[in-house]
Amino acid sequence: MTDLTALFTDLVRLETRLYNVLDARLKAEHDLPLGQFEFLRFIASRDTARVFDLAREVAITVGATSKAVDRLEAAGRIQRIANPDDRRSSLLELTPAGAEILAAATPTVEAELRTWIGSVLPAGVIEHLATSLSMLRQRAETDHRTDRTEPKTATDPKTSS
Amino acid sequence: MTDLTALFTDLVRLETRLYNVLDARLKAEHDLPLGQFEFLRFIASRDTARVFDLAREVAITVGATSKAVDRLEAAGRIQRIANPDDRRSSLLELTPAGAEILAAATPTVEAELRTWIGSVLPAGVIEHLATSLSMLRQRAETDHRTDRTEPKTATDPKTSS
DNA sequence: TATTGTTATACTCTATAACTATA
DNA sequence: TATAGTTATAGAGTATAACAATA
Repeated sequence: MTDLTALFTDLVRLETRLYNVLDARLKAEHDLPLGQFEFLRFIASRDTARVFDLAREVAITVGATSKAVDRLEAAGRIQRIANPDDRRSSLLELTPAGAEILAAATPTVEAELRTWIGSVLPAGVIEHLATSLSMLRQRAETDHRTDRTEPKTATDPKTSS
Repeated sequence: MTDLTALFTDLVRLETRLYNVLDARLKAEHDLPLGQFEFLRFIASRDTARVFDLAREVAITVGATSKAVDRLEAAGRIQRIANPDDRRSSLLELTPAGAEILAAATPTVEAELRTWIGSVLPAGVIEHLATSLSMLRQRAETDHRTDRTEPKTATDPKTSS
């Protein structure tokens, strides 16, 4: 029986350290924090992306996401454009500058990860690892308790005072 | 060739969501934030633990760690005791209350993780996953660029102005 | 009424850096 | 000189909550 707490600790420590090296390198070489890179990548990967979608993706509140989008827009990397289908929201799009910096940063990230992962595990093992992480992520994303898109709902009315 | 950027994204998203559910449950059932749980667990797992050791473990600065230790001490969960071998530092120890809450929280964490991991992947796959994460973590921890224990060092003197 | 987003406010946490004490 | 830790200061980022607009 695997010690899942130890597994979780390894997961957290690894994530922290990978995040730190990638963030430092992206800032140094592209003036792009890793968080912004993730936002750009998500927007580029979809037909349409709203603040709400971004919030759900990274599991932070809509308010926090709105401010992060402000920063990206101020940096000239994305644009809010009118959403013809729903006038409450905007659609987020990369500007040419945003597309350019994403294109430049992408191989940097892949190369850095190759150093940290590709040099430690053989290709087959990496493939299995990717599959496991993907399955676990999917499982975690189907459950509402794991996000922060909405304020914590009150306790179940039936059981609360 | 596995897309390592996608793998990294899955790793980050999974970590965030697992962290959120665990943190919420520990706070609700034991009034113990996950960060504090990790600190207690690290201290309990070692013969001796100093602020410096904790900082290196979680990859934050010594200053930030010192303040986190203040909070744990104020909560009555750990104690700083004199270090006979080096009077610059203290040794960190769990109080009886700290040991008790750690003992109570540990099965909660394991059970919650069982729900999220054990119910998705078969035992053998979990074992492989644990091995891979452990190896990658070890690799990441042997490199200095991944921690934040010290302020960023200046650029290499030979190449800086 | 519910959803989507923005904004003001407050708060938590962290880094940075100056400092003390000891090695 | 280098190491271990503390503390003041400042800043980044987040949640919360009130609000507006639209569905």
